Amino acid sequence: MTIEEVIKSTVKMDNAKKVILNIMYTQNVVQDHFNELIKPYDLSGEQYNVLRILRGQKGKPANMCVIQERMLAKTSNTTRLVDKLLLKEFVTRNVCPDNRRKIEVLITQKGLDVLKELDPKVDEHEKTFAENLKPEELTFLNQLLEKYRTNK
Amino acid sequence: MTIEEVIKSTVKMDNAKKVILNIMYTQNVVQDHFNELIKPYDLSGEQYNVLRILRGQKGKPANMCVIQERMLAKTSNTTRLVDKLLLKEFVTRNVCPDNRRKIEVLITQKGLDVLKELDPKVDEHEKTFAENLKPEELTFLNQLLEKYRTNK
DNA sequence: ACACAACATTTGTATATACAACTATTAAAA
DNA sequence: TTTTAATAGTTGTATATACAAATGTTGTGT
Repeated sequence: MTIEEVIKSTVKMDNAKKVILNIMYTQNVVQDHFNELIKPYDLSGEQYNVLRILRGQKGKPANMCVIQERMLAKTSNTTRLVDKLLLKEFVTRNVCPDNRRKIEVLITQKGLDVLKELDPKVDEHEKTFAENLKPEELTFLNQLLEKYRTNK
Repeated sequence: MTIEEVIKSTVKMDNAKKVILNIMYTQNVVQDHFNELIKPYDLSGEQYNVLRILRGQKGKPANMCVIQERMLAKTSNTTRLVDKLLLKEFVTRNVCPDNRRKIEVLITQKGLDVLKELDPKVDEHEKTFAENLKPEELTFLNQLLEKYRTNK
């Protein structure tokens, strides 16, 4: 389905506009699909994202600002995101002894368990879309998106 | 900047994962840029989108469900979106005489004026990104994104 | 040591979004 | 004609997000 069909556009659009709409819409479709996947786990997309970042730390605690800078949506409110994860006991939160301005956030075993349970589903989610393209097309799509963002 | 650099990933990702992250992140970058653009006009991205749809109707009124299906984010609450536009006098809202379940939404001259003022800025916004790619790359990017969404 | 800037995080507030429940109207079935 | 179902839109509620202001801590300059 072309982007024009999706938004039932009456007028012809140039490629610059089409690309923007395609990116916005594709993100939407992917996100909706992902939200369905994690809904039973009582996690939002951003909460999952934070857990993933914490797991990537491999036991090393992460401060709020480290989490922030590794998230895709840089504007999210990390404090409240971590709050939610704390309530579900997926993370711990402690003041950093070396620098009391900082907070050390760590993923718990319970958090690791839920990620492990999600891993195959997330892989499948990623593959469902990726399967539509040949390996070299995937590579090229990555290159094009990265080039598209140049200097932004 | 590659997506791995953006999220400061420590582990190697496969292309399926990279593409998803690239799409999510690119959408984020584009959206942030767009939000900057419309901020002085006291419009949210979705509000702008609704106005664009209404202009596309060329004088024909649109019902709520027509607006809904033409929006990118299908889950938005159209009622409250139109409420906001009504407060700013960018649209009118009337019960449809033929079918009193339906609502007829029309863009006002004031709404058309604000869109007209925004048009060149939006064009520039789209071009800023599009310029990073050659025309044939833009076309290909569109094709890849559309193919990537197949059956979703 | 004191003032002041920089840093890290939190909180307040307004707005946006997601999703289900609800209301009103019209269409279809019995 | 009454009941039921389908359609169109609205409202309630909980959560999420955006952005600015506030808090507490550390570092720097005098």
